[in-house]
Amino acid sequence: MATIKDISLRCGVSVSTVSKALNGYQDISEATREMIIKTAHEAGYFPDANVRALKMKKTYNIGVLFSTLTKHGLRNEYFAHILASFKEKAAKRGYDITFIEHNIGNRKMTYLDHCRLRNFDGVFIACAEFTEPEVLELVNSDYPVVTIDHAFNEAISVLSDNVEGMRQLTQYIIDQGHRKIAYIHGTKSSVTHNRLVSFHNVLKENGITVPEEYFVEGIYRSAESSEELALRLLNLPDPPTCIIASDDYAALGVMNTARRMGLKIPEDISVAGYDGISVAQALEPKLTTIKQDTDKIGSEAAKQLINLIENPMSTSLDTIYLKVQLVKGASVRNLNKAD
Amino acid sequence: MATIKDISLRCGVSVSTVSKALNGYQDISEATREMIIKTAHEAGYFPDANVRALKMKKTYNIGVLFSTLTKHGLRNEYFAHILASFKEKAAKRGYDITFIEHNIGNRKMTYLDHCRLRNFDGVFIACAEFTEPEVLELVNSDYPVVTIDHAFNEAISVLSDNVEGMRQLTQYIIDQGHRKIAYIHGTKSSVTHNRLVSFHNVLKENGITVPEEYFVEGIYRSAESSEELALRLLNLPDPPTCIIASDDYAALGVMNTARRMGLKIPEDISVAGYDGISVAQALEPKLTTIKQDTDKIGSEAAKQLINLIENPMSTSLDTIYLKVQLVKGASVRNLNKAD
DNA sequence: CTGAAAGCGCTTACAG
DNA sequence: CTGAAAGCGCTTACAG
Repeated sequence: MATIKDISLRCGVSVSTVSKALNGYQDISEATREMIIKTAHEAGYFPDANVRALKMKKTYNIGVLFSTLTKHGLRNEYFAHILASFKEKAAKRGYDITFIEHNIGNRKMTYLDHCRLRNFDGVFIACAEFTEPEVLELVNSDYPVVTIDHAFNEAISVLSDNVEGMRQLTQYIIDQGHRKIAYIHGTKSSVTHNRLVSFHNVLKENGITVPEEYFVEGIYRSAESSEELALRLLNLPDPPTCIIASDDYAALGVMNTARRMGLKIPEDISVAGYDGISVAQALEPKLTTIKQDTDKIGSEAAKQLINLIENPMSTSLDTIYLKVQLVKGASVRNLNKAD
Repeated sequence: MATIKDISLRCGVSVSTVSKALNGYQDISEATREMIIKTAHEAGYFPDANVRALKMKKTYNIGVLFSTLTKHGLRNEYFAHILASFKEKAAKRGYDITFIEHNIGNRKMTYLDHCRLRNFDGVFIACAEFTEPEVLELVNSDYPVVTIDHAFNEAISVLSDNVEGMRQLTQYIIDQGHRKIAYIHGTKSSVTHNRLVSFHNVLKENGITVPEEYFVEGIYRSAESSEELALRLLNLPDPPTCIIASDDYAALGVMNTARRMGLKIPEDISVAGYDGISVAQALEPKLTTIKQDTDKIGSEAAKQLINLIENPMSTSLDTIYLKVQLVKGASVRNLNKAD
């Protein structure tokens, strides 16, 4: 690799002059600047950002925490899409992104250690176990932090409006004439909690009570888990007319069970999901679901984090709720129409 | 952030001693070492890898090219899974990964420029337009390079055995008694070419000829595109009994069209895909497809790249073919049985 | 066993 | 307009 010194020797000027010419300082003659830029280009020279960071105290590199838990991480469409849009926005603003790892090679280290190792300007916690001590350590550190799907006091949080999403979905299903609505919700988390509360509230507002057995806990993203739970629900003496699954993958499981039992969707049983993954819209019938705006979540997270990095004093640690969109699809039957 | 100097002051020793103690040199007394390690730990000190790289000529950072073309990049399950497994393997071997971008902020740069900027130890081209000059520039550079799904002379390539995969799939379909087999293949690329050739060969070996109209070019990963093409195929005077789609998403499109036409799968029309994405296995009927081993592709790519980085002289620039697996599913009807 | 010194590639206040 | 010098945080050959 060519260095600044190589260029200075080739041009017969000092390294200071090369540095200044390349960085657009004004006190360099036009002729010198041109020669230096030309030479640098020919030599394929590009200043080393890591070294530069040593003086500048800024790496222009963001650490992204993306732990690969079961059914999570990059293998999950929801998170992968968020990362894609985060990455694009960050690049536009001049930042690279590097994954934060737990242990790297033989060296044991915490997430925070890894951030110190790489000297990130900020941290994006995209996907993690929020109760883990290491995650908390990171959130409570000096690093600017933005999280997804979970609100902390010490960080900016970007998340879908789950209360509103669940409200829209539930109200839509009720409006279609359903009264016996079951909910296979995900494992406990603040997201799950908010959706459950919202579901409850909408039922209450509409004067609907559903039996306890209609609430069952499944596993996010697991079609197998929801297949089994759906079987139980559909075999109840008084089965629901509609099943809301924790997410679209889980909804697929519900559909499979229904079909295996000889039930048609939505004629015999209605199904709804959550997330709005692309493949659910390629299905027949199209899945009724709530689409989370992954593009917006990712780009908003990047925007907020970079603002926090560049203007810490004028960026408040808010929780930002993003709009969701009801996708009506065709998997929920309209019971009001006689057909 | 604490620096090595802070630790040396706190401990009353020189920075040299701190450095050596922390790096496990043997010529440091046990007592000194312990005190230094303890102090460093208390101060939350972690050496800056970027600075260290300045002396060591090694960043332990791998650049990953993942350009977001249509239906590609992180939003594509196939590539996202490969990246996930690459990332895990790299971390195990002690390497971080950072995305290579085209332009970063306002600065225009080539992929190669970006690599120089970050001083990567090596480059993983996971997903890119292989004919782009910038990609070629990178492949022909001094950097150790590993690619996926495309073979270069100047780099290591890791890819599924497409000839073998297409052979297994086609032969299976023929064994089920099909003779009228259509193929909606993807746009031209070496991968597409190899699959097409293999399809042809297997037909020939089995003494089967299919009409020209059975070969149509679609768009990888596009359900919309294949929906339209399937409609055309199924409306032919002599329609196929089985349609092979370029990939699983495309197969979904074929299924949708068939159902819309009132055809049952596989009773009235058989469908097969390629890739083995997770959601295709949650469908009913389960899709007949070729599963590409994304975990293996990612980890093998990481392994090869790191070997090339660490032992350039004993790692040859081979093309590595990985086994694929026929997933029989239930979307291809057995025409031999009268049922 | 410990430390002073040189150096990695860059930036920038300062002197000329 | 140009350059010598100091310094960013670290490593390591060398001297003691």
